[in-house]
Amino acid sequence: MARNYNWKTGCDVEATLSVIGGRWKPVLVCHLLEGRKRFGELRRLTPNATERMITLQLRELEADGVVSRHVYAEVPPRVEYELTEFGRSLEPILMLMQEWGSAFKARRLAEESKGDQSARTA
Amino acid sequence: MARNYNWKTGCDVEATLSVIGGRWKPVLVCHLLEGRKRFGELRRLTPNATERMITLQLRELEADGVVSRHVYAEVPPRVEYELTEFGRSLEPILMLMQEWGSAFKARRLAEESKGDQSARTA
DNA sequence: ACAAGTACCCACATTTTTGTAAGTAATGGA
DNA sequence: TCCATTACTTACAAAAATGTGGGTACTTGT
Repeated sequence: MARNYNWKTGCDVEATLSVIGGRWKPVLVCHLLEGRKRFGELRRLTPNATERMITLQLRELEADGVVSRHVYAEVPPRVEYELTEFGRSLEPILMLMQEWGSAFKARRLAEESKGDQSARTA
Repeated sequence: MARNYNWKTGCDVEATLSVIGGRWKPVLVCHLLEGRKRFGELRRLTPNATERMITLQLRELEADGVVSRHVYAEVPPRVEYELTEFGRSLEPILMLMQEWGSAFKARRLAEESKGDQSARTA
């Protein structure tokens, strides 16, 4: 129930948000598009998120059938996360978000180096 | 600074979220893909959001250059919102989210009518 | 004997987000 | 004269999300 999005009464976009609307969900799913990864890898790939947040978001994604969790009975522990088929159906969206973000970043960085010496760190 | 997403240090997907990561932003942008709309229309189209939320989200979208705001000096007031060119560059993402959400809804509703008579209202 | 390593969990504090209710301005219509 | 209308704003309250710091288990390597 990420932020009480309501897929039933809301529009189609809201339905999508009910699945990937969480703070770090799109980022995690995106990383998992490259393949099964263990927890520590996801941590390294998502440095702006705390360990706790990653755990929580993965739990919700699991509950929604987007990722599956594979636990190995080893010490030290090893847990791997993988997109389900359902999760993989999100791939086109994430790919577009990645592309758009890449272009956005480039644009912003260009703007920054151009007109603006002062601190517009936002 | 919606939810302190950091487009600089984060991955490309996070950069995108820094623009449309807000609670109602994707929904609003999606509605605006159909064309310029006044505030009241957006309200009707987004019944799960409060008036206040719509205002706040629109303000952030405006600050990020995604929408433009047109105020008419009339009484009662009339204000229209419209995607900027930059905002329109988000169209492919929103369209995919809409499609995916539509399929998701259909799937969920089907599951519901099938196996499950009891109240799984989630 | 002891530290390192992994993937967590827990309690608690703080921050952020969201909702609620009320108020505003100026005009046209009853 | 008074009300309805529209797109807000503001203050306050409640709820949700997020961060912090600590702890755990069990084995391997030193």
